[in-house]
This record gives sequence, structure tokens and C-alpha cells, in this order.
Amino acid sequence: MTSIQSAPMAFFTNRPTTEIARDLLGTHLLYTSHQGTLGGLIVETEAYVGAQDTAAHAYNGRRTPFSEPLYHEPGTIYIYQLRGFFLFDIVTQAVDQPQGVLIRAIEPTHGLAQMQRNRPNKPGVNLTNGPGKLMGALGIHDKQLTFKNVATAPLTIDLANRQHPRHITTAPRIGVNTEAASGQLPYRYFITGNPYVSGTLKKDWDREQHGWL
DNA sequence: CCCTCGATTGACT
DNA sequence: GTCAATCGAGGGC
Repeated sequence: MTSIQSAPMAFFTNRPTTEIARDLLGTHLLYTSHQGTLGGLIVETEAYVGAQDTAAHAYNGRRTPFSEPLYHEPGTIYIYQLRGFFLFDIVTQAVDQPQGVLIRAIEPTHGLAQMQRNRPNKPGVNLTNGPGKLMGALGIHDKQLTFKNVATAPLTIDLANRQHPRHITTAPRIGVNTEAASGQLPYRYFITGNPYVSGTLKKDWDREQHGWL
């Protein structure tokens, strides 16, 4: 039994979102719910850097009820639904600087059995190797925690027992429009070789240019 | 109001 | 490898 050391707001401030995205690798995403403490090691993230980023929800200053959480304090939880799944972002800059990090994959460390019950028939890495999958494993199927802060919410970044990734791979982000201006920016980060990293190779250039295993 | 499309996933050839 | 589900946000009219 270890105690949780929730990342303070300062963790998400005063440095570039890309750096925060890298720094989140090796920390723990933990959710304290009625099912117990669930979660795991963050092994993959993506940075979305605001109004100039064509792939960001806040591109061109877009601000709607949907993307409103991005404009709040650093550490704000931004959960949104995509095609029936829920995705988890953390706001990474000061108020009105709508940048964030998408948590794309975790390696289970807490509550494995319960997470497996939450996602039946998804054995092995398939339990948490994607942004929608990991939320399903945590048992989160709504936006209830949106606007709360990871510094105080039951859904948190735990800095205790951080692991230092041996090597980090950088790559273009998944699922973004590659034609758009920001489409090729290397804002995806993952722990090299970790089996829980999301996605299958869809293009040869991924392997050639970015050193996939 | 209507149409398009997505920071995904899972089923299927 | 290919492809459709699914539903709300966002934009056009």
C-alpha cells in the first residue's frame, strides 16, 4: 500500500506542453473510485499546443462549451467523447492558453483484475493500449470529472514511485489530419518498446522514420 | 435545421 | 490489411 502524491498545479506550468508530455511518461495515472484504486504507468502521451495547432480543439482560438476546460487552470481535467469513447486530457498552461496533453496509453499497475472486469474479453495489452481503452478500463464513461483538477480530483497524476523511461520515441500524432499544417509535428511521445503503446503500424514510413520496433 | 466529420475502436475480409 | 459504428460538436444555410 503506497500513498498517492498528486501532481501539483506547478507540474503543469512554466514549461512547454511538449516537455510536460514527455515528463508525464513514467508517472502513474490513478483513479480512486468505488471500485478501488485503478490505473497504471503512463507510457504514451500527445501534446496539443493551442490556437496555432491545426489538430487542437482550440485551433484558431476556437472556444465552445465542448472545449471550454482547455481554457482553465493548469491541471484541469478535460474529458471529451469521441465516437462513443471518452478521452482524457490534462490542461498544461495558464488560464486562456488552451494547451493540453492527451494520455494515450498506460501499463496497468493498480487494480488489474477490476480493470479486466471493466473491459471483458480484452486480454493483455489490449486492456489499456489506447486513449479510449484505458478510460474504459478505469470504468469512466462520462464527463463528470471534467473541470476538476488532477491536484485534488480522484483522477490524478501520481508522482510517487516515478519510473524513468530508458528511451523515449517521438513521432507524429495519431489520428490527426496529416495534410494540415501541424499534421506532421512530432508531438507524440512514448516509452520505446513498451508493449502497451497504442496503435498498429499503418504506414511504412512510421517504421522507417521513427524507429518502431 | 441539416450536414459533415472526428485527438477511436472493434469487427471483419 | 479494410471499414463501419455512433453521436455530439461545429459550421453552413
